[in-house]
Amino acid sequence: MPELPEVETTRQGIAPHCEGQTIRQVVVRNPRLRWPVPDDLPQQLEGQTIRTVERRAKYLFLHLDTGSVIVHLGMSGSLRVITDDSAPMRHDHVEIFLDNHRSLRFNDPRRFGCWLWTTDWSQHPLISQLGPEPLSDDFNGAWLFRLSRQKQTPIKSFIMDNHVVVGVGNIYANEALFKAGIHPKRKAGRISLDRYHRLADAIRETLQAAILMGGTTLRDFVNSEGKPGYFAQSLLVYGKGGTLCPDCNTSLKDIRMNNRSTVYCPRCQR
DNA sequence: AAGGATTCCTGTTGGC
DNA sequence: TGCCAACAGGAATCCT
Repeated sequence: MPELPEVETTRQGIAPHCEGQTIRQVVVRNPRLRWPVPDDLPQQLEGQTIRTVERRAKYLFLHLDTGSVIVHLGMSGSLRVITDDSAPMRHDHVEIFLDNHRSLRFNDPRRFGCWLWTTDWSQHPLISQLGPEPLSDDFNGAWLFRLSRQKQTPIKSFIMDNHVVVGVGNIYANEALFKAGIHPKRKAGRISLDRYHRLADAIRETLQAAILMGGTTLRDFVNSEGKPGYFAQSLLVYGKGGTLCPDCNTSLKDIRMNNRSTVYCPRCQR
């Protein structure tokens, strides 16, 4: 599933093929995504030139002169540049045909993704409330500490909240909390500034590692060469409930929080 | 109002 | 071995 590193990888992959290209045609094969693809999306886009492709959190933007397309890959979405005349496959819901005889094809089996149109992307309700990028200077322990005062919510829910920081999915939350030695159920408001510094570092390191490994975090991901994803091999606790803690050999606990798989070491994480 | 629960969806997995 | 329920997860939205 696309985590923030995969979305950035996607942006880098498609941008050179899209930027500066004029849109010839937009085909919506199935508009029933997370929200319905707007009926007028094709006519908003056709004839316009894609100026830039940008990423914010896990959202991608195709910036045109009159507005922007907001794309989210959801759980199972992918964007590919098509260079031949290969026929669309199952779940290829949206396709943008460009002047360079290439196209941008969106595939999303679970349809948690979205394609929306906005004339003012930064003020869009999905975007305007987002927290800082985890790899930016705006994100640090002091920010987490300040935002978390009086908060009763568990720390794991807190760091997975997009208003706090973007891009921390369930896998990263588990890994970062283990690295920082913080129990996932600890109340966010009851963590010291020092420990928040450690946590912010852990979040940054975990995301950075995933990016360096090629942005492959899906545990069963197999690339085109049939090799498993590299980041999966460096997971410390996620998916390892019942096995022994790499630091203290205590059996890792596997519980459910907010209906999400949560793994931690009951001895190392307090 | 904050925080927990539910919801969307389909491919994969695990238990019997 | 085969079938089917459970599971997976981003994040808005609903509910308490």
